[in-house]
Amino acid sequence: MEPKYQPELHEEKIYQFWEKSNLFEAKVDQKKKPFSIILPPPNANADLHLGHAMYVYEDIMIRFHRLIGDEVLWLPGADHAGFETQFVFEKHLKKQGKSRFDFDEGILFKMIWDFVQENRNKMESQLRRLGFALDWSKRKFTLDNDVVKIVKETFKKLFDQGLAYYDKAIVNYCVNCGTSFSDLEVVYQEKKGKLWYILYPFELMHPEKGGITVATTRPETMLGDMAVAVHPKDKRYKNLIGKAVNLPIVNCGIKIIADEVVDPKFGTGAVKVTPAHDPTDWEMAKRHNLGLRQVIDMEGKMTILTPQEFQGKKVLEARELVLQKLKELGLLVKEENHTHRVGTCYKCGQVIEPLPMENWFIKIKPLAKKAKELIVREKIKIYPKKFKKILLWWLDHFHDWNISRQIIWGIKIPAYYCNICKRWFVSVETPKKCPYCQKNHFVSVSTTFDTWFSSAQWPFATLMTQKENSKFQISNFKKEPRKTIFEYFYPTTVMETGYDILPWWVARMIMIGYFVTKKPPFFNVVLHGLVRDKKGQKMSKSKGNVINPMEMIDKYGADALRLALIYETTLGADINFSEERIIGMRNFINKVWNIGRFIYLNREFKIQNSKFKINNKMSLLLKLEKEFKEIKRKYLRLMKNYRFSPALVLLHNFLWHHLADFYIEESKKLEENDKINFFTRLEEVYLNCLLMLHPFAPFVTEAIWQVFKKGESIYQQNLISV
RNA sequence: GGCCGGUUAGCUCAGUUGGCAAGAGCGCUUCGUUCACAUCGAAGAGGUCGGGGGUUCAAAUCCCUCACCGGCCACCA
Repeated sequence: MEPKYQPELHEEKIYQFWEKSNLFEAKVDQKKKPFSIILPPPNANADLHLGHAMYVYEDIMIRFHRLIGDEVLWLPGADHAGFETQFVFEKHLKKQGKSRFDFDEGILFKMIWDFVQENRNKMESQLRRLGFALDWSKRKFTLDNDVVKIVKETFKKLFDQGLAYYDKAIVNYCVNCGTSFSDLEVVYQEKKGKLWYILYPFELMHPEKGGITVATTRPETMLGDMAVAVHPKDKRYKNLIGKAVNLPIVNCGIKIIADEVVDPKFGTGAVKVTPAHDPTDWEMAKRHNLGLRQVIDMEGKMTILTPQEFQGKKVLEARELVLQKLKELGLLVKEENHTHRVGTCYKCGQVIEPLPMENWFIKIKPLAKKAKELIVREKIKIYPKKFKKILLWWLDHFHDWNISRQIIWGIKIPAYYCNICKRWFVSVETPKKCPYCQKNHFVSVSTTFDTWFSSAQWPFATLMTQKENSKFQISNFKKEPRKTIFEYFYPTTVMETGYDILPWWVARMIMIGYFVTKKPPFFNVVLHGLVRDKKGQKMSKSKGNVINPMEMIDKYGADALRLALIYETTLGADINFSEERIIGMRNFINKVWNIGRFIYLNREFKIQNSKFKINNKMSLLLKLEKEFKEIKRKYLRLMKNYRFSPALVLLHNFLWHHLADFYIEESKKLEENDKINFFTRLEEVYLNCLLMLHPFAPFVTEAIWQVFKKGESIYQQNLISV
């Protein structure tokens, strides 16, 4: 053993050894308890970042459960990450002075495919460098044919039960990215703006005869107004309800209506109603049969339904023009400063334009109801528990889920519209005829699924699509039912991921997972926090505070990085990360190595002096025995409750400050016979500590174990039986 | 406006059934080390555990309240 632990000499070799020996390959074994985790599939469009290194939590669980004798499965995969990837790829194109419009769809798809394959391989080798005990024989990709088929089948099932529907509605549309989004992709930002008060007169030529004044932050949308609304109990306007006013510039009459959603305290208490460009107004228009006039198009420009001078103008230009016109007409009553929240695209930051559009939606209410039951009745447990409340809140507040994306990278929505029957049908395979009229006059849609629609199916889709042959290990008791990988490992034991994707992913997996399999997709949800920089700021390229996990591994080894992410942290809380933390853990790992080295050197000495009296009652030995027993008991309890950080602190403290600083120092003072005696037991205690540490620091513990046990792997050991 | 966190040593943070004399990492001071490890050891400085009130034999830990910081969410145009 070298005097210093040098991770670069061991890590790659060890991982190759694990992988070559198929140690991570899970099998069906009826005699054992299954323990399964599906790795949240990283996006196959970029390198791993520190957030991905947090999956070390999963590796700890997997290796720990392997250690206590469970049959473990940790299944890796990659996400095609639809819109995200297309966005990244377009940036690449832009650097080359090109855009997506320079290629036809098929070629573009193929280009992105190749780009993703390359990234995927890179990403997977990075997962290996982190030491993750993933079963590579079962790896899946969200665009694997068999997965795609399942995704489409799920959609068909939703459609058949009336839970997927096609509808024209106001959706969040980014005119820059050219696609619609679900509510979750909209980021609201505080912006300083103006609130304009506009008079809608009774008589166009005689504003002095009065009218009704409305307040708005978006005057340009008045061109699409269909009514003015007031609160039904508002005394100021009660006698005006039902009367008509003139819509300036457009020069037409619109009605004053009464609706509960109007807040009498805001502005003038009268609100302009623009059904085509505001979701609240859209709903109001439905209630009052108002109809709509779309004045903004998909490119963010004014449509031909506006007066000619506005047509083709961008929204902000149109706004200025409208204000100018109103001023000329003497109808702009006043303007005041106003801070309000504006919806922006989570990716490009552009203001989201609410537009009426036809999209596919998932009806959430019935799905959410079932999901809630699973959580409330603790069929699914959430760790840490504060997220239970948050998850339930979400399940109560989801709107219907817009799953259409107007992009090419993804799974095509397998929906077809029959021009004869005038209705939609869904077909998993490419259809030859309409199922209703048996003719072939139908068209398909060119939109793809929201990538989360496929991720929502990941736990069951990955397991259902496993090749079953030769993976069985039939138990000795032949009467046991023969089970498939899916039956054996589903529902999975744990879903571990960052709390930031709770509504995007976790909630949807529960809803869709239960819908398809009638079982929860997992029994436990464990949520980790975000990795921030030393000062608690978000890591970002622009701030230059990003720590690259691979660089850290090069410098200090994977074990040090892993421990630094766990040591003295709180599950579910963000962690402030720094290189210093890794250095501290690198030192600890070297300490562990050197304790081993010391024991190993003394072992030679022991063998040379093999004649010694047995003395098991030495006080130092008894003290050690007692303390170790206590440590092991605490460790097991903590690990079973997902309390990994305290378990690691416990081991750290015991190994360094008790075993090394106290017991080893004391042992040096012993007489020779006692010394030999003591070291015999000390070695056993130490090896047990290595086992307990192994889930956290797999490489160094394996390296030492192989020295002590002449090439045997620590991964296959059983903690209880040692 | 709703909800959820946080406030403990100079810095970053642990401290879950309330109880041994308040901890760790990094930093700092002094000393030591041919004999496993300087990626080391020994000793030490440094904290009114945000303020106030309450429950208790006992509270950093439970309850109430206030202050400050942070996060997530919401159709007030």
